[in-house]
Amino acid sequence: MSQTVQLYDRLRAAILALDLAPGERLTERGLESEFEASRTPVRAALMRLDSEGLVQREGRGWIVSPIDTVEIGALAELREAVESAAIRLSVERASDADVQAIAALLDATRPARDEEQGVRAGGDFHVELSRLSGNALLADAVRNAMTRLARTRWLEVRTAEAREQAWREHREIIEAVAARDAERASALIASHIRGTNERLLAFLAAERQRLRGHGVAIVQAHTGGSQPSGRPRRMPQ
Amino acid sequence: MSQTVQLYDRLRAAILALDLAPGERLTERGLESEFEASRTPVRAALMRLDSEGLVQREGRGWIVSPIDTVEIGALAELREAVESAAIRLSVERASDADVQAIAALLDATRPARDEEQGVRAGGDFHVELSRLSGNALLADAVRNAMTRLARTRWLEVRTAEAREQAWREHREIIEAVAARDAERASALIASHIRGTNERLLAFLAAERQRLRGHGVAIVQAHTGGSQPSGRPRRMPQ
DNA sequence: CGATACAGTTTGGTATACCAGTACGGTATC
DNA sequence: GATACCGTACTGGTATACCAAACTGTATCG
Repeated sequence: MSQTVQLYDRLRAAILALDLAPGERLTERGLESEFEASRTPVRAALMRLDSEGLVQREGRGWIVSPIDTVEIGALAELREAVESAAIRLSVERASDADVQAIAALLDATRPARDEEQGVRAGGDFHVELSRLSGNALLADAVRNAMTRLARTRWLEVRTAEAREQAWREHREIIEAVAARDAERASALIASHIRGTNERLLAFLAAERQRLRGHGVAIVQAHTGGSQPSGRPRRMPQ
Repeated sequence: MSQTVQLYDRLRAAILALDLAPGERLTERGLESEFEASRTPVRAALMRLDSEGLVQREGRGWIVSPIDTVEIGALAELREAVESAAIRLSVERASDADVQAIAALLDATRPARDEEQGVRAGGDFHVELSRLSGNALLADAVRNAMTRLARTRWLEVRTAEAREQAWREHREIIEAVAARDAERASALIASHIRGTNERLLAFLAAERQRLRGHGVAIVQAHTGGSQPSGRPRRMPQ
C-alpha cells in the first residue's frame, strides 16, 4: 500500500482518537517529522482530510477541525434527510437476505461493551443500512457524516443504558425494514437520529468545561469570513 | 489568487465544457505542459476534482469521470432527499426578504436565452433555495450534485419550451415557499427533480449514439473492481 | 512605558530531480 | 505468421530545494 494512503489513515486515526486536539494548528513540516514522511504525501493526506471535513484551512495554514455544535446540528439534519430517503429505498430494493445480514450484525454486537465499540457498531449499522438502498451516493453521504461525528458520538454512548437504548432502536428499525414498512422505518430512523442528536448536544453542553480542560475546544460556529481583530496568534496549546 | 486555485478553476471549466471528454485519460505531465504549471499544483487540482467526482483514478492514472447514467439516477435520488428536506427548513426559517430575493433572481433570468444560461440559472435557483435552509451542509450537497450534473443538464434545457417549463416549475416552487406551505413546496420540488431526471435520462438514451460520435462516452455504471479482459490500452483519441 | 520598525525565522506554494513499476513496441524465435 | 520476450519510454509516487509572504521577537525611538 502506498505511503500516502498509510499516512492518511494514521493522520485520520490520530484525529478521530483526539490525539490531535480539535482546533489544534498543524504545520506540514511538523507532520512531516512527526510521521516520518516527506511533505508531498503529507499534503496529499491533508487535502483528502480537508475534503472530509476533518481538517480545515485557517489562513494559510491548517487546523484540526474544531468540534462545532452548529455543524453537529447540520449533520443531524443532513442525516435525517439522507437516511430517511435511503431507508425507503432499502425497504423497496433490499433482499431479505441483506436485511437479515444487518440484523445478524446487530445481534453480534449486542453487548456493545464499551464506548468505542458502541460508536463503531452504530456507524456500521447506519452505513450498511444505507448501502441497501443501492445508491452509493446516499451511502457515501452517511459514511461521511458518521466520520465527522465520530469524535463526539462516544459521548452519547458512554453509559451501558445509552448503548442498550441505541441497540433497541436499531433493532426496531431493522424490523420495520424486514416488515417492508417504509413509512414506519423512515419515521423510526428520523426520530432515532433526532433523539441521538439532542442527547449528544446536551452532553456537549454539559461537558464543555471539562472537555476544554482536556484541550478540546468546542465552538458554536465555523469561523466566518472575517478574522477577529488583533493579531491572530498561534494557539497557545 | 494562488496558481493552484486558478489551475483548478481552469481544469474544472475544461471538464464541464466537455473540452476534456468524459472518460478521457489524463496524465499529470500532460496537464503540466498543457496548462503551463508544474506537477505540484496539477496534482492538487486533480485531488480536489477527484473529491468532487469530476475526475477519477483509473488504475494508477486519472480519467475524466465518464458520464454514468447510474450516477445520474443516484444524484437525482440524493437531490430529492436533500432538497426536499432543505426546502422544508427554508419554509420554516427563511425571511420573506430572502425568499423574495430568489423570486427576483428567477424573474431576472426569465428569458433563459440559451442552454448555458438555463443550466446556470437552474443550478443557482436550487443552490440558493437550499441555502435558505440555514444548513450549509445541505446547500453544499446540492451544489456538489449540480456540479456533477452540469455536463449533461444542458441536454434537458435545449429547447425554449423546456426552459420555459423549468422556469414555470421553479416559479411554482418559490411561490409555495413564500406561502409557507412546506408540504406543497416539498412535493413540488421532489416532483420537479424527478421529472427533470426522467427527461434527462431519456435524452441521454436517445442521443447516446450522436454523443459517442463526439467523443462523449456514456456508461451504465462505475467501473467496478475488476478490469475488463484484454490489455487496457491508452485511449486512441 | 508604549508603540513601532525591522530582521530573522517559519510557513505554505512551487518547481524539479529521482525512483520503481508498468505499458508499449520491436525483435527474435518457433 | 503468431507469440514470447526484452529493452525503452513513460507513469505516478516521493523527496527536496527554493521562493515569497507572514509571523515572531527584539531593539529602538518617542
